[in-house]
Amino acid sequence: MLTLYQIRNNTEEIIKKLSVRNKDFSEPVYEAIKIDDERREIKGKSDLILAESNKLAKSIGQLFKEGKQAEANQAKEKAISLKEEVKKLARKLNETENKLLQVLSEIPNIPNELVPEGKSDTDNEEIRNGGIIPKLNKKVPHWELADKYDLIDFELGNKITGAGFPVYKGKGAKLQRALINFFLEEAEKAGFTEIMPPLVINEDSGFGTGQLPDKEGQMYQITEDKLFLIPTAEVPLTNIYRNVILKAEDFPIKLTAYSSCFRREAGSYGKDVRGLNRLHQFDKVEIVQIQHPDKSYETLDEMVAYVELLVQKLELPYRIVRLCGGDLGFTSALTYDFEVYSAGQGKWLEVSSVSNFESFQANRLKLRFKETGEKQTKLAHTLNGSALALPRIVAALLENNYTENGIKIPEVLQKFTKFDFIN
RNA sequence: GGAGAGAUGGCAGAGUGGUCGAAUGCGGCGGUCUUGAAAACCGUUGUACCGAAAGGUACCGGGGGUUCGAAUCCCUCUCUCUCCGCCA
Repeated sequence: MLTLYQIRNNTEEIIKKLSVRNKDFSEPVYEAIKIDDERREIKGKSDLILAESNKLAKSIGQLFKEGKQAEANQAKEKAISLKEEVKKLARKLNETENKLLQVLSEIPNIPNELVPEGKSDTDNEEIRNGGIIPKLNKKVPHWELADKYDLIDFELGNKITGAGFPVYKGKGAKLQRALINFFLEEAEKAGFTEIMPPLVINEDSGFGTGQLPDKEGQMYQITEDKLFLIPTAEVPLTNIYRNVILKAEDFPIKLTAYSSCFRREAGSYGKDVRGLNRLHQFDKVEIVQIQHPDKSYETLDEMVAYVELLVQKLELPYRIVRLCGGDLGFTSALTYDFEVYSAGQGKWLEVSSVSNFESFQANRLKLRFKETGEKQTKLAHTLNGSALALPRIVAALLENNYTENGIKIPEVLQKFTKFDFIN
């Protein structure tokens, strides 16, 4: 959520910058300012009456003590009429505030200057690539390899739960565990503190990171307890700092967590859902940083470099793209996506998304900090990235490393898998 | 799941209807003293909103109610503790 301060002080500039998202946001922006004007006026009036009513209440106490019953009763009547007015205003204030919140939550984050114009993912800007696309004798998609070597049983998942809940078996399961351990160990080496968060979150947390109120259809819900299965560890991780006031010297805060992620993926049926390409439950190691506003873009670059190192270590051909305005997520100011080439399918698969949210999430989270020696609080910047999501990495590893003799495990993983070949 | 107790500022802890945004202690910050430090002493120390400012308003776990007036009374939810039951 943008702050009213941002919107009121840079109105024209914000509208211009938002237009990079391929949509005109001048209407909600002006609407927000209009509603805020109303809100201020009502608040002013209401405070004035409350002040009078408070004064009156105190005087009534005094009058009773002095035994001036008649005067006290007169004052009481006046107080009652004031109270009615306040009640009306309070209701109006509440309505106005809700309306404001609604309009504000329709306005996405302001794209950074680096965000290229564009409508869809085809307009994303490739900034770097690396690795070598393997020349395979035979292109085999991972779902066939998974079946051939009995690594993943999709049918069994259907039986136990439903589509999109695969069952990993034998070396397939071990490969999962190896990747998780590899990613966590790398994150630890890079200075991230490992967290093991709850996989279930409440409404406040969902609101804090922006899943609620509008994206609730993407989460699995436990309606009886008003809880949700996490779509990513970003949610519990970032919400650790909900309603927290940090000191400037606390920065940067670097957290990592492995978690299962649960996504309903409503509305994405039939598109790229084969095998591991799109699942309802998958595993991911997430990295989160909370940083001083002056340093968040430095940190974003650092996180991109970190994820790049991971895919390099896994010897996967990759490219990094800067998302264009049309493809940029609602809450993000700048996002880099990582894609790896999965040679069996002949496709680029998105395996990581690294974003700077600036103060957009922090505003909702009420995640603030104080500059040393200053009393005033400011919003912190939050960033996160996948480092990495497992299924598509597994898909690419299986497909790219497939030879007639079996599937070769990258060297960095062998320490964790305790085997170097799947055959 | 059942019975009971509780939730107050960074922490500890007082306050059971009127000048309480809240005593006191500890901690933090500033100062005096000191070559420096400690001790002692003095001062200061929550968040948000409205306002150009003066100042005002709201907040004592969340939400609602009673009252002229609520940290204090009532309802409800959440959480914590003790006991019982169940249990990895």
